[in-house]
Parts: sequence; structure tokens; C-alpha cells
Amino acid sequence: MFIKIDLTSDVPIYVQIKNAIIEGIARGELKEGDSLPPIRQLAEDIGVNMHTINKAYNLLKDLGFITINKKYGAVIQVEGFNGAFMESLKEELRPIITEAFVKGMDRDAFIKLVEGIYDDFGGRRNE
Amino acid sequence: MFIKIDLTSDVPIYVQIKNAIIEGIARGELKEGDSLPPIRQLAEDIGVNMHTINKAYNLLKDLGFITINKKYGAVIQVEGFNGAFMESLKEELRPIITEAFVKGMDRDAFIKLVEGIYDDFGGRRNE
DNA sequence: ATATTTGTTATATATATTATATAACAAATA
DNA sequence: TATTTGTTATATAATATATATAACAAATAT
Repeated sequence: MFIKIDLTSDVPIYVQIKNAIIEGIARGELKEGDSLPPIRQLAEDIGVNMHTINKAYNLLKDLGFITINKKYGAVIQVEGFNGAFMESLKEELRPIITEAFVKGMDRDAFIKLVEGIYDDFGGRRNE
Repeated sequence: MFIKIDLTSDVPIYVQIKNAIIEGIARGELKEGDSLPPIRQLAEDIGVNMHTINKAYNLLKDLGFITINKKYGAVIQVEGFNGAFMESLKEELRPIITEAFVKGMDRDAFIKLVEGIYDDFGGRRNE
């Protein structure tokens, strides 16, 4: 687990950790069934408090990216997208797109940006 | 100005107001040169504190959507996108796209979603 | 000229969020 | 039996969000 935290960022640490782990899955570094480190260990590794990791893990659970139990710890298990996810995705996306549109960025330019990010995950396929 | 605030939302009120005003520009209801209501008036209209409006206006100014001065108040004046905007846009977009990708949403499905939102602003053109 | 309206600034208070620090618990593991 | 695990409970501190008053200086209206 290589997670770099930017303490100057306005993005909360537990959100940065959540993002980094989802990135790890997207890049294929973390696969279904893989275990994440115990919260105390990861906390020491990246130099933050145990509860901050715990918060990140529970957020990942709520978002449907991992399961947590005492037997196996935190295990990558991705719930596919559903209606609720699509709704929250739209709500997140809308103000971002609106800002870009108002600033003169046309549809094609925005789509190019999206394609560029998607290409980072290359030919990777989700099972 | 028709701004509806969702007090149960986890999105701060001043951000909701900022988003609503940018939406207004995108929909063509607010045009370059138009003045926004005085902060006290808008505050009373939507039932929030003066400082909350002030914060929203100053955020809009920092983001390059309005200018503020005592003579003309808050006036719509959109700064076109630049490198800094593109960078922050990418940073905002990346974790959202990554989540969608990991959940099995492919590039084309995501782009369709983007196109749907762009279509809300119809044939409108930004000068 | 005078009063009002404007954005701005200054305090103060209250609540929620974020992050850390310790401690303890129950279940699983070594 | 001791250790490790996620979990829960308190406590503290800093920051963010929102409200409430008050006052200021500049512009506007009467």
C-alpha cells in the first residue's frame, strides 16, 4: 500500500485514503478478495491516527468497495453500480459540468478530459 | 432568483447557493452584466444569514464568475477557463470517474451521462 | 444635507466535522 | 495464554459552517 497524504490539502485525510484505495483497485494493484492492512498497521505506515483509517475503511464499506469482519478484516469486494449510485454520481457531476460549461468548455473538450482519465486505467476490464 | 436550499443536505448552504447561481448562468437566466441581489435581500428571500450569502458571493468571485464592488454590487462576469481551472477540474473529476470505473461503469456509459447533463444546457452557447 | 443602502469587517456564539490520544472490549489467531 | 483484530467509548483540539449583532465607509436616494 503506497498512500501519500497531502496534509495541506482541503480534502480530509480519510477521504484521501478512501480515494487512494479505490485508485489501487482501478489500477489493478488491489484485486477482489485481497485484504487491506489492519487499521493500526496502515495508520503507522502513513503516520496518521488509527481512527482516521477506521473512518476511511467504514466509508469504503458504505460505498460498497469492501467488506469488513473480524475474521478476514477489510477485504476488497466491489458492489456493482445501482440506481442509488447513479443518482449520487449525477448529483456530484452536475455542478462540476455546469462550471466547466459556463467557463466556455464545450461538450467535446469535457469528454476528451473524461476519456483521458479513463485511459489511465488502460485496457483494464472489470469482471 | 429562485434558489431552493436543502437543509438536510451535507452540501454546505453557501456551496448550494454558489451552485444555484452558476446553474442560473448556464440556463441563461443570468447573463453577463446582470447584478445579483444585495446580500441582505437574498438572505431574507431564502431565509438564511447575511454572512452565508456573503460567503457564497466571495466564493463565486474567487472562482471567477462574478466581480464585486460597492458601486455595482455583485455582477456576473465570467473568467474563461485557464490552466489552473483545468487542473482543479481534473483533480475533482478523477476520484469520481475512478469510482464509476471500479463499479463497472464503462467509458461510454459515463460519457452518455456527461452528454445528458450537457444537453440540459441545450443549444446554449457561451460567448 | 440627510437618510438609506451597499459591501465589508469585527465579535460572539453554537454546532458539526476532522483528527488525534487513550483505553477497553470481544472475537479470532498464534 | 498472549497477541492481534475490528469495535466502541471518552476526551481534547482545531477547523468549518451558520447565525446574530454591530459598526464602518462608500455610494445612492430623498
